Amino acid sequence: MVARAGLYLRQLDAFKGQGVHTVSSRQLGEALNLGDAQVRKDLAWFGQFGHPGVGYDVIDLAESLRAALGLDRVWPVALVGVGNLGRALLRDRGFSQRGFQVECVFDKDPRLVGQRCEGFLVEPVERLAELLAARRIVLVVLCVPADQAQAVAHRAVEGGAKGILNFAPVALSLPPGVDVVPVDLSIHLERLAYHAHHAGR
Amino acid sequence: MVARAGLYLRQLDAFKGQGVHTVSSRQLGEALNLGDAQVRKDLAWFGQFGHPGVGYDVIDLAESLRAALGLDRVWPVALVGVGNLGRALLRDRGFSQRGFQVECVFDKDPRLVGQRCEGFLVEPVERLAELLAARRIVLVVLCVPADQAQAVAHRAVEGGAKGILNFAPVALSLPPGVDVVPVDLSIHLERLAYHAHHAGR
DNA sequence: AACTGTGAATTGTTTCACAGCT
DNA sequence: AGCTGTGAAACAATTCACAGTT
Repeated sequence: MVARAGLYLRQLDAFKGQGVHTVSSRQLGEALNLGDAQVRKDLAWFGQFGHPGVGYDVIDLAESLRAALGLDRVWPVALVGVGNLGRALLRDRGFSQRGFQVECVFDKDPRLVGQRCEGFLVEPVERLAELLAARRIVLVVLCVPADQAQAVAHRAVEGGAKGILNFAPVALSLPPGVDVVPVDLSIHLERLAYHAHHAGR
Repeated sequence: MVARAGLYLRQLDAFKGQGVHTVSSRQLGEALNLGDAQVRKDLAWFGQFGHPGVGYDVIDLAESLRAALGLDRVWPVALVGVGNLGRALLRDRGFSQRGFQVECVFDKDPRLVGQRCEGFLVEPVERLAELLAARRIVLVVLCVPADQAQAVAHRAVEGGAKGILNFAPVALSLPPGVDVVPVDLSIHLERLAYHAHHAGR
């Protein structure tokens, strides 16, 4: 449900860009394929932002949501694993646009360590815990192979990581208090294949 | 719940690789951080595969799941948008390892169309519907910018697409029967930031 | 003794529907 | 009239707990 808050925020930014000043829960819902009641419930979770008979003030609501989500500041992020996916994410502007700034980059491969990659100096993964702690980085993007993910995640937690975006196709076991979002592309495709498979026959 | 079936399958393959012949719901659950009851409920959904007092036969169960999920064959996939992310996915072995084979690649940019990209001939996005239909491709990976995603998805559906893996940060509105999995990396990071934000203080 | 399959109980989420505000 | 905020109802997912099987 916090996940949807991010969607609202982005849609509000879009409305703002179009010069819209006020939106109703119905409009917001239509743009995101959600019911109006759902939108209201979700937003009410963070506080009372709406004006009966009018709707929500786009700018106000966006600001309030941003504050509630902790997005009214830039979050430093570490990225581990400079393979295909890691490099693509470094090149991508998507993260920085939404207030996430890659601060350090790590890899295991000694041929990459010490090199610059997409403008970032690649650090040895051995220094992961040390540098996370020193720079107070709590968010980690994990793009390492499956067989290394658990070990690297453990190092990250030692360095104080609180949230891990895990692209490796394995389930991570980590202490409570550490949040893991698995991003498992094959699993998603398998879901789609399942539905396609059971659709036509 | 179908999503978890893919996880079971992968874990079973891992067990098979380790030479394990039989697993209990508890073991399977431990490997994936799930309760044993959940594992049993999920598996029971596909049929009765277990042997009371013994557990599940790793090879049998994997095969049954694969068949139930429609993964006992290779699925052709189209990829649209050869930007950073698209190229990274083309280079990645992850999809093909799990039985998904990229069959055509599309882009809008005339400078890319006609070129080879990671070994794939880039087709113009105008031919998307035509080629999907001709090659009976129903799964589409969408890596185009947000402002083009809806239009491209529409073309894909015209060509017969049944499942879309959408990396663009917008909600797609598509006819019922078409399945969309949004993969929204910033939203995930925002969720992590929220938890980190509300953890320590 | 070990383990499955599954009803029943619990917990969580979404939808409904309406009182109350502007 | 139009819209919010929210209890109550419906629905879905998870967990419990145990009868039944090997």
